[in-house]
Formats: sequence, C-alpha cells, structure tokens
Amino acid sequence: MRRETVQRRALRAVFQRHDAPLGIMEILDLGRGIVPSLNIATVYRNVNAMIEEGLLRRVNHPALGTLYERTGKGHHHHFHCHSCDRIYELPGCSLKEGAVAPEGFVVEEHEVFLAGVCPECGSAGET
Amino acid sequence: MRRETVQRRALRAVFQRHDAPLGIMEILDLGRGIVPSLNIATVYRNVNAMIEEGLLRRVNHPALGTLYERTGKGHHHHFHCHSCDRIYELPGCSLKEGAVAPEGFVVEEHEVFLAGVCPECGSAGET
DNA sequence: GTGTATGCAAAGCTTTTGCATAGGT
DNA sequence: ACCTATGCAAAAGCTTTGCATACAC
Repeated sequence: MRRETVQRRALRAVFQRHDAPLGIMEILDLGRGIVPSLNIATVYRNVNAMIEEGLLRRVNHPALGTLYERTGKGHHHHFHCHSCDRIYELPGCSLKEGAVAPEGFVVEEHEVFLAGVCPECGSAGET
Repeated sequence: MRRETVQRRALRAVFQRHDAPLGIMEILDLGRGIVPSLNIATVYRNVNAMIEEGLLRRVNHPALGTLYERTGKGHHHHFHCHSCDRIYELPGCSLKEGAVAPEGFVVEEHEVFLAGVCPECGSAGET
C-alpha cells in the first residue's frame, strides 16, 4: 500500500504550482521550500513512482536533459528559447496529418522539440 | 595540428560503413573490430572532436539515449521500432510548413522522434 | 625532437540501491 | 505492531580528465 508522506505531498504540490517541465534539481529545490529535509533520493523515488502512477511523464530534452512534467495537459510540443533558456509548451501538434512516415510504418507516438527565439526575446531588440 | 592515427581512421571508417545513428558502445565495438586496443576514452575524445569538426552530430534519443550520426545526410527524422528496436532514418520533414509555433516564435531548429512498428515487424504477424 | 593522441585509472555527474530508522496505517 | 518511505551513503552507469608514454609530424 502506498503511503501519504509530507515529501510526497510536497512533490505533488510542486507540480501543481509549476506547469512547466522541471529538472530534478528544480524539483528538489522547490520541494525543499516545503520540506527542507527533502533528499534527492526521495525525489527520484517519488518521481519514478509518479511516472508509474501516470501522474508524470519523463521528457528527454535534447538541450536541457531529463525533465518531468504533469500528464493530462493535452498534446503539446516543447519550444526552447536559446536566448532566455526558458521552455514553452505549445498546445496542439505541428506534425503533418498524413505523410509523417512512409508506407508501412505505424506511428504510435512522437516527440517534437522546437528551439529558437521566443516572442519576448525576439521583440526585445526591435525598433 | 590534428594528427592522423589508426584510431581516428578506424572511427571514421565505422561511420562510413554504418549509416545509422550509433551508440557509444556500438562505436567502440565496431571500432575494436578494426583496432582491438581501442579505448572508450579515445572514442569519446574523437567523437567529440568529430562533432566540433562538423563530421558528426549528437542525437539525444528519448528511448535509446545518446546516439551519434554522420552529418550531411540531409534533413531527416528518426523512427524507432518498439518491436525490433531498430532505428530508421526517414528522409524529409513531417512538420507542417506554417503553423509550427504560434505568432512571435522564431523556430531555428527542430527535432522529431517517431516511434511505433516498422514495416517488417508490422507485416510479420499478418495473414 | 616536439607535442598531440592514446590507454589506463581516477574523478565527475546523474541516477539507483542497501540499510537502519522514522513514521504512516 | 507492521511495513513502507525516508535519509544517508555507497554503488552503478555514463562521460570527462590527469598523467605517463606512444607515436605522428
């Protein structure tokens, strides 16, 4: 039976408050804001448990490494701004409906990572 | 000045013979087929050098970890077969031309990972 | 002969695991 | 009371680095 601990509650709170994908150290730091004694092994164990429970999803970002995000937010892709280093979640899917893969390939899942300059950074240096 | 060693030549040969993205251990094993004394540190050093030289590209695959592939093959995406675990390179781009990201986002690069069942595995169990 | 590249071993990171104990049920 | 979850430390992957020596130039 799974037990309800302050650590577990804290980690759920972290993901409720932060909608963006988070790295392990961010999760640890934010979690320590709630439970100062929080240990990194506990974070890993709970994050893995939450993935098994279907609460979280692991995202292996090309530039930012391993991130964790809440499930149930609807299909979206990630945009990484080279300038401010922020990561945006873009709702919807930018894949072509049909010609995603050649004849014979059955696509069951996909992952799209975009990178460039976000609106905020792009408009900063304009006249 | 960069020096021409048997190890370096062997690693170039590995990537000339194998068009698919390779993991470090595959590179090491294939390289040892040519230079048995090849060391993993040498592989890492040379692979990183080849990336700097623009010969290779590092791909952070969601399921298969870090892979290295030859550059100059034209734009393509990767398809991973859940059944045979092989990785295919699909030429071209399956992203929508226009609506890739909302107004204001400037997309400079992207990475698409597809996964599912390949033609070979899909037709295996058919009538 | 000079200086870069290699092999080996050690060290850094990230993630997992063993173990004693705290704490949920 | 039982037994899972935690914290700590050690260990297990993966990647980098220091150092003596081999070898390309």
